[in-house]
Amino acid sequence: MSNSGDGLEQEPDDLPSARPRKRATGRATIADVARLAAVSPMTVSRTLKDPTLVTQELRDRVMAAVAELGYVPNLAAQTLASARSNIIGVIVPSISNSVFVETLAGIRDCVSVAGYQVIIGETLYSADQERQLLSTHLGRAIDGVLVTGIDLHKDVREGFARRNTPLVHMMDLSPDPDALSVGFSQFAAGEAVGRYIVERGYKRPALLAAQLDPRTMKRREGFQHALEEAGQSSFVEILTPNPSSVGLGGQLLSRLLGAHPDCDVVFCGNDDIALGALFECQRRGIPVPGKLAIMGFNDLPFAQYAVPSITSVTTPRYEIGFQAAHMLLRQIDGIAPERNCIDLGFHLTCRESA
Amino acid sequence: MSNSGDGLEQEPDDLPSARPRKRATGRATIADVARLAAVSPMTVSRTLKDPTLVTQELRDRVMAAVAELGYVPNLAAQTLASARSNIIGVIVPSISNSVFVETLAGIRDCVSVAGYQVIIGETLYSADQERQLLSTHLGRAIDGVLVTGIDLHKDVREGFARRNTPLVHMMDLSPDPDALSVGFSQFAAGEAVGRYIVERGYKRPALLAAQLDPRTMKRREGFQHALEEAGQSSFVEILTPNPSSVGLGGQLLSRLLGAHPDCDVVFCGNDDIALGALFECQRRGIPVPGKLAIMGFNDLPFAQYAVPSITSVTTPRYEIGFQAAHMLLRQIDGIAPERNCIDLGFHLTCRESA
DNA sequence: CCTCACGATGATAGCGCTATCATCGGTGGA
DNA sequence: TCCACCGATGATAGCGCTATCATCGTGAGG
Repeated sequence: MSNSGDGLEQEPDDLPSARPRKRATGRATIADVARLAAVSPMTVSRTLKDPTLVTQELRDRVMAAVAELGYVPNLAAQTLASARSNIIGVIVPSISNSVFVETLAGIRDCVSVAGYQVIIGETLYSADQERQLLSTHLGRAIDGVLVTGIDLHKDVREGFARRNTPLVHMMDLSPDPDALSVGFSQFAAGEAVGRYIVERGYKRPALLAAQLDPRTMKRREGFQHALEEAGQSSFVEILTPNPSSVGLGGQLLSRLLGAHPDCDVVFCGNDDIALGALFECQRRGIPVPGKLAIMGFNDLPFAQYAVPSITSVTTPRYEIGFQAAHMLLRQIDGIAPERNCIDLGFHLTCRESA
Repeated sequence: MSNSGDGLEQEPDDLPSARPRKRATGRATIADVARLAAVSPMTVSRTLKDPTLVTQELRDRVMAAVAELGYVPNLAAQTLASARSNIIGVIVPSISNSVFVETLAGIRDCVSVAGYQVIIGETLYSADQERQLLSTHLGRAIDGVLVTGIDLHKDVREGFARRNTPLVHMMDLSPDPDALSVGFSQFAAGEAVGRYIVERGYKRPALLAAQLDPRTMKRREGFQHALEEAGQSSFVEILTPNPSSVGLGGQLLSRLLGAHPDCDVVFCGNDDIALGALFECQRRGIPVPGKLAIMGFNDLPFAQYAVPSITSVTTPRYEIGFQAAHMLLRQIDGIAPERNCIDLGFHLTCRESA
């Protein structure tokens, strides 16, 4: 027979004319382990999944064989056979936005102990992109999804529901009682800033915001609402859909000062904008907060170290990621959550800049 | 014939007592599409993979059926059957380090057009973690890996080579002629900073560095080498393995000033440290660069906006990601690269702080 | 002693897809 | 006219794993 040496199998020495094994990857399979340990493949599978199902003796033999062969389970095969991928998808607007970094850390810390892997998808703040990502995720047969924000097209949500793929929203609280969400009220956070500004006696507030995602806009609404409630109905605002950055913060502040040089406080949509605004003030010699107060949002790590330190709204980003992931995993395991909506709150951290 | 109904090959609705179909996911499969389009599953597969293999007529029927059923291919099955996962793994020390954000963007932009997905693994600067991640990746049958840094245990590299899984190193240039790498010389970059300091006539330089990964240490060596070459053999350094951050930059600077208040320039291992150092100087009223000059590394977006703007080494992070991914994809397709090592260089961007 | 429940293990049959080869009408050169 | 040849399509057989059921002692209960 001409087909010798094709399958590189040394042990199985009977049947010299063994079938040619059409396609083999060359890596050790569960069958190889089983053969070496002289047990059935099922016993190997059980040993690896739940050792208590197997007697000590067989377990030891299997583990030895696994070690000897350097066996690594083929996850695609596991997924196909068990209809569980042990992958969860995470949709964030942008990983370059430091805000999500801690959320991702929380997610990772929660799911990694449970043996799950994470696939991150970036929407770059585009709803279309988000749609497409979620569709790809369905192809991967992921076990669940964490989505930033609560503004998901209803049909997409229903698509997941129909397929029984759990989905948890992060960062904001969903008004839909059926939706699972972990976060804090973006509206209330904006409101808190507005109230603070009123309390402190600032008279001519301004709002600078970039990357106008739904959460930013909700904070804006809350901000507006608080001012109106205090009878201070008007405020200046400069908005741009561009992605936020320190540089952009400087530009926005310049535009603001050009149009309204008499502002006495700016609420910046996030800390990057706030830092950029602060730098611009320094460059122009404008005293902060003496002449112009600055407030940020999220309380990124640098906010407390800036000079002056930046007053900002501290958000539980790590905790949101962790709890959302936790809720998702429980949902995957079919455990209903106690509450569908977990509010982790926020608090305004008062520092030197306002 | 007693064996009817074996392959469930009729309309799904007759035979109320159809066999129970042991485990079904409920989602449309390629067989469903084939049935609806009245073609064989293979034709569906071909239509989706390479439409030119199929006549216009069948193609249309298949596409119509796909649309009607909302068919989404099961990637686990594809992976298992074809031994190709269309996933590449990326190993970075930490996604919270903004340095890697742009590299990831470059990678994503390169691979997404080719239909690949990315799985990100974080080593958190631990070699053990890195090892384990790479092993998991093998389990996923990924098609290739991008690894940050060139300091990979030889046996891990060989493991990949044995399995024919391409691997490309990023951010530094490998001395090993067989290894593929895209980046710049970390040593040379450190050297450039050292030379600049000498040229500018600074006399008492210091080095502040955190998170002492191999690349940081190579920059340090280059820095040292440049100073020695200029006969200025000694410099003060404060090193810590802690993860770098703006806050840490301030702390390190405080420690430096406590021990060596007469330093005239600090080279910070990265821009976060530099920014923290700058803030600390502002807090203490130390003129920068008048009394103390500050240099950073990487030229993160904020560096040019700080006041004073921060002199830093600009590194082609996006381009490194893009090119490394490109090289990896070609390698996956079996195309040998022209050069195994691509040096994308760096340049020192001189600003106000030094 | 025999049944029966039960825990440990094995045998069997897919999961949904694609590699591979077989089949089947044309085509064109000998 | 015949046949090697080719392009389009289908049939078959896995990829490596696990769900499910069968089997086989074993010890409790009758």
